Amino acid sequence: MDKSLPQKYIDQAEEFVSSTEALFLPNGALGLAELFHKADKEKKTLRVKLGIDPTTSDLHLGHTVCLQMLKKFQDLGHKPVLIIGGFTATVGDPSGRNEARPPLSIEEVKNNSKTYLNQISKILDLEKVEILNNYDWLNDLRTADLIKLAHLVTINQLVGKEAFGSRIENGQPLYLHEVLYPILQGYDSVYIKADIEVGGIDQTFNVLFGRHMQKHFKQDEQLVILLPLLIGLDGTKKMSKTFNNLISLKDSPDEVFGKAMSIPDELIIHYFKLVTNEQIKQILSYEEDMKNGKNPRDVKMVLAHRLVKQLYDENTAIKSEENFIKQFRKNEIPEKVDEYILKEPLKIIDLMYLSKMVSSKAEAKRLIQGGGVKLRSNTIDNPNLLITMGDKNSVLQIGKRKFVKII
RNA sequence: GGGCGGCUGCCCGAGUGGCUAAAGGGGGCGGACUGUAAAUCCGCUGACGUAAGUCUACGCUGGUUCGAACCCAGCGCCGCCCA
Repeated sequence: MDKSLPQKYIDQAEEFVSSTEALFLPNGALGLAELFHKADKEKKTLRVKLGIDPTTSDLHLGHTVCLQMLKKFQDLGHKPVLIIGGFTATVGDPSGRNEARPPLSIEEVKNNSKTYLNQISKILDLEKVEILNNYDWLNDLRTADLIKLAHLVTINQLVGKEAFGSRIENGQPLYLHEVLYPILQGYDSVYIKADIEVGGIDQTFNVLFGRHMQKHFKQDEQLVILLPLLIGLDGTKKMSKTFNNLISLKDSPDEVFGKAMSIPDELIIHYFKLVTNEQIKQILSYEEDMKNGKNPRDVKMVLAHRLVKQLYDENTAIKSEENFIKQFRKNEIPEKVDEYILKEPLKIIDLMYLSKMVSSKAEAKRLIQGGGVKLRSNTIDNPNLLITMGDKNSVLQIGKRKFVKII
């Protein structure tokens, strides 16, 4: 170990490593400590790169894992550099995929980028973030230059990648453009002179490749921080839209709180580490508490509270917590529920359908037959029950969490 | 270009002329129990209709048949083998 490295930097780096489950390459915490030391000595701020391909219109908690990491750096006074993959998204990142990702149009990218930044501002102070679009430099890359850069990768390396290798083995198509992707992403690191790049573990190859490219361009190689993928609400698969196991950044405070409460106990610490900026000391004490018999539910309440606070604010978090206790522990009807204006007497299944609580009348009927529908807290068993004007101001409940007030 | 095999509901997968809205599993939803946890148990899982029933659905198009997911032909996509 470098004896001249002050303990302060080591401690700082340790906090990063232990509180996030992240992988730091090369040299783990020590590598980061050295970088901190160097930055201080040279009085420069570290440029911390995160590339985002705006492939969907809304973000979920899984996307915030890397953002939280950037925030930690931002809080220390370093510079997050956000790269919107305006160009790369139109290529399609093949990482972690067993089939080619459909490329996006420029239009889609533009629209998505807007909503992304909006949502990212919930986590990061955008005033202190450098935001770039790789369209601006990649679009002008000349063919000759690209070919030259292609000298830096071998097909052998790429085939070593899990997804590529298995696709070749299974005879599934692997397109040339997918192979080019890492070059583009690596070139971004060169272009912005990144000191650090943050990415998901599924980005390992791409992110490490950035180091390779920087070396070629005689730059200092970026430190690489690889974060685990956030497990979704179901406790098994990674959080993603396709598995419908996510907390969206657009979810209402009550939804965020409720969904957080529904995660399996085993995920509590995982969530604390990945999507809150809680100190490691605190996290470990939660873990200890649970081992000593504390009801995991109560720790989960703290987590849920934290998440709402991060995405909204403290007062909103307090309110959500109260609402949650009322609704689920005391079985009260929430204060704010959707309303449906009753203009004429309707059969209950029609009402459920028209108020969009269910997607078909058949579904409404099934729910009633299954005993999942209540009117004024009484279970309904007749799908043809007529709701009349006299039922105004009553609340109709479906399952545990869907309510509509008839007005 | 040739030979063979596949394509079924959200996913996997059985079905090879009527008993098939299509077995079984997974997932999802609802209920019981709980802590909106896990485990367990029960029910539901195409749409419309009070119902009888009607419509839509087994890659696509057309045909045979009283009747087709199932048989025939053409097309498309995927796989395997040969050139």
